[in-house]
Amino acid sequence: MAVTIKDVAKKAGVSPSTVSRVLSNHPRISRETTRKVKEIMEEMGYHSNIMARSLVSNKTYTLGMVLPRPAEELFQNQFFAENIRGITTQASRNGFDVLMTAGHSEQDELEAVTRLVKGRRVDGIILLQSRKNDPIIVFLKKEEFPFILIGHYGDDDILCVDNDNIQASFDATMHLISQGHERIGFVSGPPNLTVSQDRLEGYRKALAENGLRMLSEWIVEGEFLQESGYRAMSFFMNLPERPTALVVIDDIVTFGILRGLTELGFKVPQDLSLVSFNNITLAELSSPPLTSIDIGIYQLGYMASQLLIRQIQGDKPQLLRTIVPHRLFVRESSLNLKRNWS
Amino acid sequence: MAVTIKDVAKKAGVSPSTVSRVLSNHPRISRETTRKVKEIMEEMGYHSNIMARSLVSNKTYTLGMVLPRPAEELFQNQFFAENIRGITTQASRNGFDVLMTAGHSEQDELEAVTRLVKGRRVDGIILLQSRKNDPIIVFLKKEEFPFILIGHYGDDDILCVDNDNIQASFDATMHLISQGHERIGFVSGPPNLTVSQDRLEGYRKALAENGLRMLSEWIVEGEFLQESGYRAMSFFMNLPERPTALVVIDDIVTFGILRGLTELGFKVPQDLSLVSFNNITLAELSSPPLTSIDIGIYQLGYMASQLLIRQIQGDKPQLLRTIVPHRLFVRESSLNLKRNWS
DNA sequence: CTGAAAGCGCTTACAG
DNA sequence: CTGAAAGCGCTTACAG
Repeated sequence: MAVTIKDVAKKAGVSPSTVSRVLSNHPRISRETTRKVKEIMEEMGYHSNIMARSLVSNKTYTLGMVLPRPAEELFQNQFFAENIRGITTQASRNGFDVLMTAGHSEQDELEAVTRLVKGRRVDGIILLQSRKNDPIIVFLKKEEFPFILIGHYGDDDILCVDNDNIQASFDATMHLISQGHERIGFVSGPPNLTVSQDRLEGYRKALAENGLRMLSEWIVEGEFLQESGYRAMSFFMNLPERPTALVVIDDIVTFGILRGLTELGFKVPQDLSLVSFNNITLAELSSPPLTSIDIGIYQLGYMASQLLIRQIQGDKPQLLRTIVPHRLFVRESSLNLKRNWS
Repeated sequence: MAVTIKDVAKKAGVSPSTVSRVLSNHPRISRETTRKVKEIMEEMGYHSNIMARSLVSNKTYTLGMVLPRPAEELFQNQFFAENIRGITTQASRNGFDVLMTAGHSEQDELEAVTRLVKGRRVDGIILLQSRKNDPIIVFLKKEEFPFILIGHYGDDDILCVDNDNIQASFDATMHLISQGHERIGFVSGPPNLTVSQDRLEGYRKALAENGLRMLSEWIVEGEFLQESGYRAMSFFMNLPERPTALVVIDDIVTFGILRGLTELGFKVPQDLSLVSFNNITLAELSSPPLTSIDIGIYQLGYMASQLLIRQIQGDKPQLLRTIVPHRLFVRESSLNLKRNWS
């Protein structure tokens, strides 16, 4: 069996209480005792049993996270790895681990969260996505359990870290307008995600402020998948009056659009200019390189971890909503070369 | 406070022991009692405290995993998300969660694993990478703690799930040979990773079996980064006698090569044919599309989870080393078009 | 089929 | 500065 606090106590000639106090750096233990106990712990290879400690202290030093479902797979492949790295790195720095669980349906996910929360398995939950009327959020609020959302949830007063997606999308659209475009389309993601809604709003705002036409047929909804881009592309290119530029919800979707355009013999940016979001590594490498808005994925994760841990430790957050800044990277896919569309 | 087994017992008019037995589906409990207790658990919103349960049963139903360090970042971004999804999905199906921790140095990583193992925080460990003389593996073997390696570790008798990377690389090289190439180079990864060594070996074997020349200057080592590809490319293209085709350790590295070639005005596959590994989503989308060997990343994770859980549950594995099959996807980057190199 | 009791490895008032 | 004792929420022989 593993070495316990008792074994150490016996060998050191002190009580288990004392060993426990040494472990938690209790102030009223003599230097000499501390030194001796630590030496013996080292010698015996003692490691405190986390389950036991957590049972009595009611703290787990663990953050919980639910893996998004496969539907969002491609989007997540890019987003997710960076995000997780941010979350886990910051958690580790603060002595926290990250527990992942997966659900195959919305119901599964809720059950998984319930198990983690009610089973006192984690001290807080990080949500990677925000849907409309998310039952998980409803549950966590009801339980008053610490959690943080990457994204936001209506105007609700919950702790979250987010981009200003309205502004980001406004910026993306303005960039196209500044390149001389007047017919600009929008390729959106699943309409129940707040990120889709916000970016659509920013796009609309930019068009409105510039007195540009806003046709409903220039807005297409889809998934975070290449196929969605491909489909949107063929829809747009068959319109009698087609847009000359698109704002696209995600780089992956843009890759689908690009592929379709290449197959049909269209050129980017000459026939269609493109701006998208997320600035994944490969945005820069595609041909042409993609103009994309970097949303600071790593930082989103990092901040989420940080703020949640503070909340767990009882700090009152100054702001409920933390904004991670975005930045537009202009590349060839949106540069005003010789245009075919004039 | 949360509802405990005692609360349920009191309300149901039975002893805590009985409630516990209902919880674990003990066979000798009457239907009637079971029904009643379950009803009350439901009614009170009871969820068993995982820490307490795990303290006494000495089982955590958790698999541990150490996040690879940032050095391998880009490689991992692609690999990792798929892999984790495989691991977590299969773990969840079996009632296990996955605990992640991060280390910033080899020393950190070892400490993290020690903490998980000695602190009885997890029932088994999944290692995502195999280095030469990995101290973590040495530690786990010494502790006789259940673990599984994605990859392999020399010829050691440890549980692992792996590709046949020698054969895969042999296949990749043979494909180039079948396209008429005689001067074939190899862009490798970090030399201390077994995956680098195996793929190099497969490449050499194919050249040897076909009596092709094997110049040491046609082999370049690097990281799983675009920059490595870029550098390898400029090295190769400045050789007096340069290869006409390359086998490349990873798609990301190939993207770097592609970018460099494009900048210099070279064409793929005409000036240089390319085959690489991993077949990430974007391999298909690059221009030209990349020929790549799919190594079944999701399946690697899935199998690892499955086999580790079996091991934890005491099943003797039939085979220590499980091979996930690979498959070559031939695309334009290696097709024999009009060649410039003849 | 069910209960009382001991115990998993730790923490923490209470007392000295 | 340190120890004895109670207790965190559960499981599991032992006894009936």
